[in-house]
Amino acid sequence: MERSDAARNRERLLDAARDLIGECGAEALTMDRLAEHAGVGKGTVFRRFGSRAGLMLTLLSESEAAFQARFMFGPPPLGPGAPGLERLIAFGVERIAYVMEFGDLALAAENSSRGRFEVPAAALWYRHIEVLLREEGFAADPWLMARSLGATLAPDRLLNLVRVHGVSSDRLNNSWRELVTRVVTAS
Amino acid sequence: MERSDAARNRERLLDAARDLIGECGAEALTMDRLAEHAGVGKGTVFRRFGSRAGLMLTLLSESEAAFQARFMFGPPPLGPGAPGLERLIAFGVERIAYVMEFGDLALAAENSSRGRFEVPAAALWYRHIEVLLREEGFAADPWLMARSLGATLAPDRLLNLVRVHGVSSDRLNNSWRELVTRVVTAS
DNA sequence: CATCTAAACGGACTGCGGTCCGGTTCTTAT
DNA sequence: ATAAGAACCGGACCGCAGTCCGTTTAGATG
Repeated sequence: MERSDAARNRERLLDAARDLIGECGAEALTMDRLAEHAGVGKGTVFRRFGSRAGLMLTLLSESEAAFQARFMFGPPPLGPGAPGLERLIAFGVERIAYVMEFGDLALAAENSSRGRFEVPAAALWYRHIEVLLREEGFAADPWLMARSLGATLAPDRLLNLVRVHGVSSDRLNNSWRELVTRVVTAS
Repeated sequence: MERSDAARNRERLLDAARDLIGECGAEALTMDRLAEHAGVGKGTVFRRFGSRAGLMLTLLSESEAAFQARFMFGPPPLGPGAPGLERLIAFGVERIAYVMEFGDLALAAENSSRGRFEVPAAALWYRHIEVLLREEGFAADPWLMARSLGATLAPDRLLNLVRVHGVSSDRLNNSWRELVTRVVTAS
């Protein structure tokens, strides 16, 4: 059982984090400032969330869960019921939109000490893409191909394209559709 | 004209950096230790190379230049003379081999403060892929598609696959060939 | 209510990348 | 040779993420 003061402090920290991020953006959030703003010690922050990335992951978890639910159980074409290719296209489009909205947070969450490919949610996307590839009869190492396609949707890459090169979401969507269509279509 | 003491210190620093990396690996190299080992002040290190990433980039530059020369002016199928698709395949294969050899260095060089998509060499690969795509008649936003394909060859991704998931170079090569073949082949 | 213990707490501390500035040294012009 | 000044040097300093450990407190037990 979790001690009540621990629970109270976790809520305080999450509230304070949302506050600070709302004011100055995710990347300006430092653990010292967070601790001070929440009125707790720095050690407490790290015991609760392990690292800065862990905190970001926690903040992201609700929207991540919602996104996952949509492509796993939601209505077609994103959810089950549509052909694999259409779901693949819809997945990319939704993911791009998702990154446009929560990109900074996702970016901050990726700098985990080990990896940034081990983010729990990522495993699910890869698996999802892999399943859809198989459904479309893609037989040449779908596991690895899923990860290659997934790399295309990485937040840092997408944000760089949009913010530095002025690429529009539409253009990203079109390119994604082109990519997966060609990969899935048998030669 | 560069002052002679500055040149001397730069050589000292590069030598010391190669020493330390040879002993403990690239990611164990800290700027403090480097300065101490080279017998110069810390400020000197940063004036010379700007940042840790800049130093790594400098160390990488010879092998990068050699790699670039090979795919731009070297013999086919990597260099000019072969069909676009074959050059594309060869490019990926060579790049994968390159990352296997210099991956740690490339990884350390990517953490530039701004981007990691602005690494000067990267612009060249993207452009190269783009040109080859065009050569094969790929008309749907080759600029963006080149970057998507390039993302597949990012050092951090490749190293993660190999070191964490035990994927072999052959498997990476095959998947790359499959990917670019399908992208280039008209539907 | 008194006691006891595991858990939570906080902030000093470390190591890192990176900046700054007063002092030093090389170069050039006279 | 010498004076001027630009370029360079060193290391103290900053802010950051993350660790450590002595201290406090929740909450269960008698």
